[in-house]
Amino acid sequence: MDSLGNTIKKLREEQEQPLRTVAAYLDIDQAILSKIEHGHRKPSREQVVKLAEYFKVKENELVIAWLSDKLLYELEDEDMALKALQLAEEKIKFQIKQKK
Amino acid sequence: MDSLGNTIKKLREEQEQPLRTVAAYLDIDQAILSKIEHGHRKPSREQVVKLAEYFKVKENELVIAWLSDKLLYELEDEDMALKALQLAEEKIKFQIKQKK
DNA sequence: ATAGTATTGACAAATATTGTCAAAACGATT
DNA sequence: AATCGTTTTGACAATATTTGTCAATACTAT
Repeated sequence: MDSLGNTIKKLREEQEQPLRTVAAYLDIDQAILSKIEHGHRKPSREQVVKLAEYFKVKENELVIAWLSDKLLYELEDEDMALKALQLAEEKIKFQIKQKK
Repeated sequence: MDSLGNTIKKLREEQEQPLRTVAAYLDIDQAILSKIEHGHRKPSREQVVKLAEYFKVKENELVIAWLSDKLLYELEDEDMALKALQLAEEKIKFQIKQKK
């Protein structure tokens, strides 16, 4: 159960790339990438897409991980987090049903 | 399946209060409350708590509705929304398990 | 038509986000 | 233990977003 930052760090280490290189690919300072890996900064969607591209992993999987991380971030340490997620899920399902 | 704004509007109308009065209670301009009701602005947690207090409804229910709305807002129209929610749910459950 | 209420948009102030830079900390090698 | 490459951290500036006010406009009922 990894955070997105963790996943990115693992990928980078597996592929034996320094922060510098990957950060250059994303066109940001390595400091930010370091912070992203540690969860001190949130990457943008574009950055996540680029990372998937760079590491040659499925874009969708990384984007989903990114989205879910954003959600957790929003929920902070609310103890109603789980209920909120479940309600949101119902609402989304409802929306989808309406649309089609 | 009401949005939070809708819920608030209904409560306000049931209790026959003008925007002005409720907004004053929240200490904001009525314009904002109007926008909140229409989903053009997101209320703060504090405002939601005050609204629950004002309308005499369960604080938790309103806060959960507010949180779930925030989540939907984050997800915008991502078509991976549902998967992201489900992953977030797993992560939260995992977190809770770790904690206790 | 008027009065009370609601909605909207332009704007300013406050706050948060996103990045750069430079210094410090870490790790492996020699 | 000195050095080199890498990572982590914090202070800072630029930018973007959020949050509210205000005033004009629209709506509703009498």
